[in-house]
Amino acid sequence: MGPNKILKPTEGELEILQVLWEKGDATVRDVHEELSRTKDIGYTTALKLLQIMYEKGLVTRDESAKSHIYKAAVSREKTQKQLVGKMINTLFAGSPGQLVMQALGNHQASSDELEQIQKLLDNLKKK
Amino acid sequence: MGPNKILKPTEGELEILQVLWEKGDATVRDVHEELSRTKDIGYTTALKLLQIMYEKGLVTRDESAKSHIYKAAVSREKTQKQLVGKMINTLFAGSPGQLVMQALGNHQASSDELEQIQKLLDNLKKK
DNA sequence: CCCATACTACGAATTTTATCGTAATAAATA
DNA sequence: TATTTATTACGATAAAATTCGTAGTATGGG
Repeated sequence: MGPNKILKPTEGELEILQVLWEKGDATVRDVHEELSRTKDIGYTTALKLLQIMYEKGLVTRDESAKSHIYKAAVSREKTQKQLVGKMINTLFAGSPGQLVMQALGNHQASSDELEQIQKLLDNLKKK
Repeated sequence: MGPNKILKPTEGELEILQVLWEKGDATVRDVHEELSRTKDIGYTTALKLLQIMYEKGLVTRDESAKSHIYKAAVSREKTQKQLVGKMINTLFAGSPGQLVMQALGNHQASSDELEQIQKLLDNLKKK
């Protein structure tokens, strides 16, 4: 029971979630300024998106001050898990390894990250 | 010069591309039958989607027979590269390693694949 | 207290995606 | 040859996502 529908953020909603995940919380102004750095977008457009996300339950907000303060209501990790799973299915025919190699092969990871991946890999190989 | 706009397949288009990549080529009927295995979809819906994809340049088709034969006009690899890159940016704050660990940690890869990944990793670490 | 400013709310228009019905046409078959 | 069947084309509708204008409201400075 309860409002646990599967929420699939749209493209635009993801951009906003990204901002909220980075900053922790943000006003419409904060979000709008951040989005403006990479694209042309009106203030009320950002506002409207946040309002819709609020209705959907993708964000929470504190209305006690005049400027509402928004927070992400879905975790980055959970969203990543959801979308990565979908991508593996629709784009890599169900093979996670193919995705991993695509990502590793085409995008440079730091040596720190490579070490972390190595450790995880060692663990997986043990089983 | 030339029609090299960035083509971003939609959800539904990706499902169809997946079928075309698997089969090499296919008629509308083939595609429709395949999609019907996992979802409710009308024949003319599949047809229309393929027609739209044709207009966009996502597929080519051979019209010499009554039943047109469609092929993907974009490669699986290129599409993967494009969408994985986007995902790294919008969902993993630009860090490919995070994506890799997400995928490895949450989805079981075969030991063959783990070996391949290991080799790739060794290579990357050398540099 | 009044005005300028900064917000939110709301509704409307647009664009994109998805879905399907109907008509026209060609092919197969009875 | 006449009829059924398979197929494409086209347009209409619906649903989802995006965008922004306008109006109303509160707040803070003068």
